[in-house]
Amino acid sequence: MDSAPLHQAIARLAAEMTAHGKHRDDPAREVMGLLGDRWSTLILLVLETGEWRHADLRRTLGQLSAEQAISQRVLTLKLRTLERDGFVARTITGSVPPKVSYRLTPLGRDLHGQARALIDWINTRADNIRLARERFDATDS
Amino acid sequence: MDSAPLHQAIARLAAEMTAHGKHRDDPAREVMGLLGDRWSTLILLVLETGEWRHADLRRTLGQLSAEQAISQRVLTLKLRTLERDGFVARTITGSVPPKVSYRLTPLGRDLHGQARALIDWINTRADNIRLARERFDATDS
DNA sequence: CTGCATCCTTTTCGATACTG
DNA sequence: CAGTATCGAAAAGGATGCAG
Repeated sequence: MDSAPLHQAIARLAAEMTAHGKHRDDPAREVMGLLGDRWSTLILLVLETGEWRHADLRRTLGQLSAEQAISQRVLTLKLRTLERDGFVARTITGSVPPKVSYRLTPLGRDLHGQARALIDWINTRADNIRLARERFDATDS
Repeated sequence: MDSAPLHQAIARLAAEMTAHGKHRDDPAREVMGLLGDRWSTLILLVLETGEWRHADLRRTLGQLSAEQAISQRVLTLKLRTLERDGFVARTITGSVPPKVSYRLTPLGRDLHGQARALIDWINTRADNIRLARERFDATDS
């Protein structure tokens, strides 16, 4: 009884999925995972303002974050991932001491704009969401 | 030398941040984290097609995923989170055996549409991203 | 200054068994 | 069938020390 519309829905979804993703190295899944982590969107926000060196970027992220600062290790990891996907460009100009600058690529600026649209949508619904949470937490405790 | 434009950028960013988020229970960060996890966007995609029971939803997610199926435990957790934020509605109609149905709320449908836009943007750039990765992985190996 | 290696903690997820 | 509890594996993140 339930299986007829159910199978139809599955078939439709399966077709839609196999159209792009579903197979190994799915950029959509991975980039969404990146944007969903603790720091990447904030990194994009800061890099949007220009070129930054590792240490300055780290300090600024710490000031912008409500929680504790990003560790040096994780900042390097996140920047590497963003660079690998083509969202961030890294340039080395000195060597002792090293001077390394990070900036957004055009693709990175575009990504930031797209992500921003979603984040802004969420922010304008933030009160809705908070209210829903209070209702949920109060209902069956 | 660097600090003048640097401070200016920081001030601008700090103002922008404290305008909404930055403080505890930031829905934007949390919802982005949700969308970035392994299953939530896929759950939204399936629920977009109508009303689903827990077991059917679980089976379908397994078929749509390239990797292994979602565990029962995690599906319950994800659905609870989505319900708590007001994106998913849960209705119980039976009790022995229980019959529980999940569907999107209007807010949930809207969220799915917004997230979809970002995912589609990424998908249309998937080849760009893959190419950037190959270049990066080849360069200094 | 930047990056890496190492170690440790926290979080997330999967497997299994059990209850109503 | 839906949900929970418990356990263990894996991943993400943080702290520290060291090298170029």
